[in-house]
Amino acid sequence: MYVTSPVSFFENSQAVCARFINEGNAGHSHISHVPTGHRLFCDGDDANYIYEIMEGVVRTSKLLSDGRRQVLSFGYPGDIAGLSHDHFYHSDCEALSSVTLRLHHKNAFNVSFENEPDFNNELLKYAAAEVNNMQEHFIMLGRKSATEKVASFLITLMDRVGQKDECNTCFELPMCRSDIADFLGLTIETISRTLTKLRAEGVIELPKKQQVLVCKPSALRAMAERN
Amino acid sequence: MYVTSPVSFFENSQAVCARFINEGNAGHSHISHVPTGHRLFCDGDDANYIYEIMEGVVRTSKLLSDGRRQVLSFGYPGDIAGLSHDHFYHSDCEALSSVTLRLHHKNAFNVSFENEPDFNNELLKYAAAEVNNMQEHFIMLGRKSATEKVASFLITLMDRVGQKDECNTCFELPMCRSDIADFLGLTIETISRTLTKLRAEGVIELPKKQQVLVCKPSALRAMAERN
DNA sequence: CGTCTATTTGAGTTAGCTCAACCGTCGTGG
DNA sequence: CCACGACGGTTGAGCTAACTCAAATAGACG
Repeated sequence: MYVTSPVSFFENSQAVCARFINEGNAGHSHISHVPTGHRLFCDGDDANYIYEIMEGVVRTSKLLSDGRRQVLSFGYPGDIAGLSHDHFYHSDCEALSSVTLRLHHKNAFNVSFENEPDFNNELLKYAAAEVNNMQEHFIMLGRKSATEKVASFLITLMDRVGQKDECNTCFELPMCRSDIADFLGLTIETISRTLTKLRAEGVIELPKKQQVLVCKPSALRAMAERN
Repeated sequence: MYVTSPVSFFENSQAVCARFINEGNAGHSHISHVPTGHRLFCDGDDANYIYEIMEGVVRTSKLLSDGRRQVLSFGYPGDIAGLSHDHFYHSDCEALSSVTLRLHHKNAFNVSFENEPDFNNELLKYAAAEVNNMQEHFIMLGRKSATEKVASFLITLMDRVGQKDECNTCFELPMCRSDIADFLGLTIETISRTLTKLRAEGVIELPKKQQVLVCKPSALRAMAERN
C-alpha cells in the first residue's frame, strides 16, 4: 500500500534519476526516462531540478507522520513538477507510468534560473496557473460531496486526456483507487462505491478497472456541481 | 451574511480602488487604502493590478453557484493578492480590516511585468512559496479532523502574528467564524464547538470573540497533528 | 492452478452536519 | 435612556454522509 510504504522501500531518488538520465542537451536541460513506480524525488531532497513532463504521468504527494497521505497532483505531459521556493522539495514525486522528462538544472541557491529570463517567465506563468488550479481543488476538498468530487475528477481527466469516439469519451486511470482517494480526501471504499453508483446510473462504464468510458458527459458535469 | 451576499451589494471593485487610491509613486506602483469590508477585486474582473499587502488583513474566496464558499487565504502584511495566470481575477478579495496596499499595475496582455525582471523574480519566488503553502493546506482540507484543522489554523496565526507576553501568546482574529469555517471546510457550529473544547481543556482562552490567547502552545501543536 | 494484491460489497459506527433555540453585543430610534 | 431588532456566536438534539472493519471477488502473474 502506498499510504504506509516507507520512503526507504524505493531507492534513493537521486540514484534513480542518475540511473535513467540520457544526456540530451549539454546545456541547462536534458532528457530523462523513469520507469513505472520509480521515484523522481522525495520530500526533503535537494531541489536541483525542475521536471517538465513530456510523456507519461507522475504523482506528487505529501505524507503525515502517522501515515495519512494527501496526493497533491497528477502530472500529465505539459505539466511541471519540482518547483520549490527554497532549496528543497516539499513533496514526494513518483512515476505512475513510464515517464519521459526534461530536467532543468537549477542553481541550488536561487529559486529562479540565471540567464534564462524566458524560462523564468514561463515558470511564473505556470506557477500562477498552478495556483489557480489549486484554488479550484480547494473548493473540491473543502466543500464538495463524495459524488461531486469523483465526478469533478473524472471530468478533469476527460477534458484533458479523453479520446472521443462517436458518442463516448474514453480514458485511462493510471492511478489506483487509493491515489484517487488520497487526492480527493476520501477513502478507497467511497471511491469504489461512487464509481459503482455512476456506473449503475449509466453515466460511465468501466471496461477495465483502470479505464473509464463516459457515456453521459453532461450528466457527469451536472453531478460535479450539485449533489 | 458573506456567503450569500451578491456581488452587487458592494460597489464595483474598480470604483472602490479608484476612490481610495492615494497616488504614491508616479511609476508602476502606488499606495492605496481600503476600509474594512470593502472589496479589492471580484472574480471575473480584469486583473489590472497585483496587490501587495502592507497593513491589515484581506480575505480571498471563491463562490459556487449554489452559495457554498471556499475561503482560499487570509492575506497578511507581506502577502500578495491578485496574482493571475490570465487577464482575469479568479477569486473575490475583501478587506477584513482597514488595509494599506501597494498596487502594481500590470500589462493587461501579459502575466509578467515588462521591464521589471526583479519584480518578476520576486513574484516567482512568492508564487512558489504560495504553491507550497497551498499544498500544506491540501493536507489540512483533505486529511485532517476538525480539531486538527482548528488547531493548525490557530498555530499558523500564532506563529505569524502572535504577541508573546510572559507565558502566553495573544492574537486577533480579524475574520469571523464563518470565514474560518469556509477556510477549513467546516461549519460555523463545528468551529464554535471546537474552540469551546480547546478552551475547556485550557489550551486557549478567548478574552474577546475575536481574540485568542494561547496558554499551552505545545498542547495546541500536538493537537494539530493528531486528533 | 495457486497466490498476491487491488477492488468491490456489506454492516455497523461516528464525526461533523442540519435545524433550532438561545445568548450577548451593538446600533437605532422612540 | 431604554426598548428593540439585527447579527454573530454558542449550545443542544437528532441525522446522515462518509468512515471503519470485515469479508468476498476479481484480475494479474508466476
